[in-house]
Amino acid sequence: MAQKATIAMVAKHAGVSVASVSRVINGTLARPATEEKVRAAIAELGFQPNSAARALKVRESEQICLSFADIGNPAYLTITQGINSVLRDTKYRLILSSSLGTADEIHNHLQSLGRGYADGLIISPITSTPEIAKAINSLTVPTVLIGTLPKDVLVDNVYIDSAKGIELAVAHLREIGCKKIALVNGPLSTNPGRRRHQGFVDAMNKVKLKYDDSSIYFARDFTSQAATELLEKDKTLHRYDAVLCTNDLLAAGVIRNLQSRSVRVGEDISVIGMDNTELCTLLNPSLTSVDLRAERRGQLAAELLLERIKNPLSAPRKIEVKPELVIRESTNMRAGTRK
Amino acid sequence: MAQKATIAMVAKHAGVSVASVSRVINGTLARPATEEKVRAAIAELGFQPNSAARALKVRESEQICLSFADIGNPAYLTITQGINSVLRDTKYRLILSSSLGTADEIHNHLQSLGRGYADGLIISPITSTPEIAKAINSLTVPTVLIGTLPKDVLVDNVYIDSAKGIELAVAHLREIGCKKIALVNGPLSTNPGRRRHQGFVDAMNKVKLKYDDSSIYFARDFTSQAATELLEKDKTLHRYDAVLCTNDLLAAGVIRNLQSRSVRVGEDISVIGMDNTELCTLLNPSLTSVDLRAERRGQLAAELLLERIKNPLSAPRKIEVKPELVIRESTNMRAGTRK
DNA sequence: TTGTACGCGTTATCAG
DNA sequence: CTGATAACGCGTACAA
Repeated sequence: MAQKATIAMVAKHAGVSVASVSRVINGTLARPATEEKVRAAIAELGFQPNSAARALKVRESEQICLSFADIGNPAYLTITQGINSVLRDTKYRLILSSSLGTADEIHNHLQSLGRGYADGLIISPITSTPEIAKAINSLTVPTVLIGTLPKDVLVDNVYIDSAKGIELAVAHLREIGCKKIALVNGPLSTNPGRRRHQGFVDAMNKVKLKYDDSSIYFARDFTSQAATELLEKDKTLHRYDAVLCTNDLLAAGVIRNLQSRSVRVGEDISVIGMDNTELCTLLNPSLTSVDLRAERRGQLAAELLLERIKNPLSAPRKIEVKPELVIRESTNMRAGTRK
Repeated sequence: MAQKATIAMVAKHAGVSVASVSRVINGTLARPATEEKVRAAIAELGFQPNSAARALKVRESEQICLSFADIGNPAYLTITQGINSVLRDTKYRLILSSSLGTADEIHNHLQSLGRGYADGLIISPITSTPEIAKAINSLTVPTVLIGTLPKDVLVDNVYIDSAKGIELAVAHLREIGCKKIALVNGPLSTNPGRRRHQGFVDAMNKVKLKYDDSSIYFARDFTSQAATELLEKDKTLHRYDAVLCTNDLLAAGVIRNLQSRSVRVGEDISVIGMDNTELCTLLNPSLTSVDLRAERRGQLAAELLLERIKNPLSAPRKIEVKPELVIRESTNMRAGTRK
């Protein structure tokens, strides 16, 4: 750990004023001779400008804060990479808020998001309550929200029409001859859970396929373990032609369970996931999945945020991203081919 | 986006001095009556302390910066979660540096890590050159390094004896009857690549198993795609009894390739991965893997950093973490059972 | 072109 | 217990 130096020390060392040092640092005009001296002094002292002081003066922290419920989820990770890809050639650094689950945590976190700490904020609340909506509206920082925008919340928004994605999946299953389709979902208390549940109901009605409450399964969260736990209790899933899972992790758990009971996925039964994560091509059979364009959403969110920072008064914008179905081996089953 | 307020405005609004407001915020003694007034004013104005000003004054940013080459790698993600788990109940926030690959990028990044921007730094350079070592040594921030500590670098360090992990894997393979063992590794230009390569050589010698250059494969990086690309060109892998992969992603690619050629993994050939990521239980067959204790390493690194921040002058510490072998289906093969 | 002096919003010291 | 005021380190009018 080297020494600490201030701009004043550099100035004294170089025999110039602090103003000159500041100018050299910030690239304003200076006579070559002075610049030379200053640079030498900076190098010698190993001087680095104090970013807190700079932030206070310039009223910019050059930081953008990310606040996700579960950074461990591959989908959020991909969003993060999308954000990072556009932020990497800007002056902004990325900050990760500690993961927040409950409404209370989110509320507290948003509350504590003081000025000067971040120039912008990208959030994706997994639930939406009136308190959260209120907290978001009281933010003093440019914000963009990824996901379902709560009623009366006025911030930029990028969202995916996941219902449309479900529709694509159901249509595909219908096409290859599946009639009895189960849904394996996460909890209804979450935004994605609720949206995808509704999407399933609508999609099934649209293609005139029957379903009832017993064909809709709820895992305790969106992880593969949750799917595994769920299916260890309930062993009725193999009676369906197909199971649509509301993310790839759940699908991976489902496939694992089915295979352990010697059900041949892609032959006896079709499985579809959502998110189209890297996992899809690693599984055997590879997983058909609805691509929710996570990286794209991240990029768009970052771009939206940069524009808003530049122009804080413009009206909030809303961008929709279209899902795509990526067909792989887990839905190879042909109508009438079944045993 | 709500309004901005300063401590001075709050003071005026409450009819007290800025000092009193500051005291109320920071929990120092104040008469109930004043506290009451101040709190009311804070609520009314929606005041949030400016963290840049606070950081400047207190000389603490309450931020800890993380600098990894590839945050998309599940192993690093798990390290991050470990770090987060100990930081979550401290005052520190986690910052993610933009991902850095080349030595130059790392160098520049470390260089630009000014004071006041982070109170601590956790890095895990994937390569180590003299320049990087120099850059690390010139840091003005408490730092802990995860991974191989370059020569003459004086910072706290937590590392895993990956060679020992390889040894466990090879010993296990030997035990179940494998004699011809291949290694699928990432590039030798990386620290992990080099360490694991050497570990393999040593382990094979130790159990007196033959190997030569042709039995060691190098993927262009540590991803499943890299393994896939590699094996599309070279179709000799199935001739081995077992293939040891230097991470789970590579192993997933290997398994996929083997299965596409109708080689039965876990029966015809054994496969072992490293990192013991969640992926292991999702694959079919499930993947035997060397657990490199990523989460534990993250926790230890965070704890080390917190101690160093508290006590900046103590001698650098070095903590070794022991790997563990987790046996699953991909090494079910018994000696003599092969076709 | 360069230097002086002030202010950014907080916290801490020191009188009162 | 409270109020005035001096820093913290930097950027930048303004004056020279």
